[in-house]
Amino acid sequence: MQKVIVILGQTAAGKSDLAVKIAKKINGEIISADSRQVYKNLNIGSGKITKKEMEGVPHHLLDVANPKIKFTVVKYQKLAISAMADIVKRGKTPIICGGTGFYIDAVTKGIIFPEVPPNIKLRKQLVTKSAITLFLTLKKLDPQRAKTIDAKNKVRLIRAVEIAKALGKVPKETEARLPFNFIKIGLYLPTAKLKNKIEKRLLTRIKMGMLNEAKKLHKQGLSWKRMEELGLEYRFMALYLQNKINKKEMLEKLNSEIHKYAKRQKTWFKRDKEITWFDASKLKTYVIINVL
RNA sequence: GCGUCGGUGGUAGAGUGGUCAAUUACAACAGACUGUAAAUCUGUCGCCUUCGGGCUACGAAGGUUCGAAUCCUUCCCGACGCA
Repeated sequence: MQKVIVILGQTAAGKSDLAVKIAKKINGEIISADSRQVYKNLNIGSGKITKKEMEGVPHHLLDVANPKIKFTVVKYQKLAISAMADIVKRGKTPIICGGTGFYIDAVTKGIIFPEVPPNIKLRKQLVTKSAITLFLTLKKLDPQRAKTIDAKNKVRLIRAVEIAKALGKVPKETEARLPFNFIKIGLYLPTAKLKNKIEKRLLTRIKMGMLNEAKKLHKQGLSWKRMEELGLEYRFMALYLQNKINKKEMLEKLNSEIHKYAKRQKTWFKRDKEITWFDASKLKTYVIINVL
């Protein structure tokens, strides 16, 4: 079975570097698994790899979407699968690299999503309702799904109602493993080191002109509201540029929010027992190569 | 030295006689995750617990009271004002 290497882990763990090194050693091509790097012009703030850092290794699924329009897991899944097929056809090894756990699972576990595309009109209407109302609506439509859903999470409730309205009920979660042998490599840093790296990286990004990037995005028509929605760097830069917070608050908030995000990533990946973990601060590339 | 205001859990900051282990926010920790996933949401957060409850706590020591973080006295510390 065709081998596909997956490099995952928390933000700032050093995944991109490792992916490039491995790609060069084994004649691979990289498929990014990052829900923000898919967008064009979200470069510094999303930590997108630069042309130079790619060292000639082809990267896929970067800059494939317009930031004004919401990208989705399903789009990612489709694009990633065809990228994998394409890479394999050319006799190379795909290397999936990124920190968006949901995207990675969509591909590696072959999650089958209900074929109900987002219904913007319906969502607009549902957003105005309270969580309790949404929950009761769902319960009427699909008592089974209501049993396990997080009754306080409006985003989840809205999607469930959306599916239930279209299909009558929410189909049972199913997976269909793709004919690939996914080898999952997890990269982690001890908490203190991670925190330190996040702080340093943030200052570097500011120096690199991250704020100008945000200003430019807004000039190009990206609304503040949408920018806030993009989270982390973009969210707090948007707040700062609107004078809703000052620079100090922006930096402080960002550090703690990025740290929280890293925690969420850790929680997500913890469930996946197929991952082999390595301490990024002690890692030698050849160790990984041997594992592969 | 005199006077005023204040000292509350990791931090900020409510509470001014019982319903207070103490609102809330932040931090911290744990978790969820079916087309927004850097999003969205949940739980724990003095100590012990057989999860019923038990114990110690609101600067310190005394006191008043059936009962005090809350009132009184003294002391310690801080800010400000007057000397």
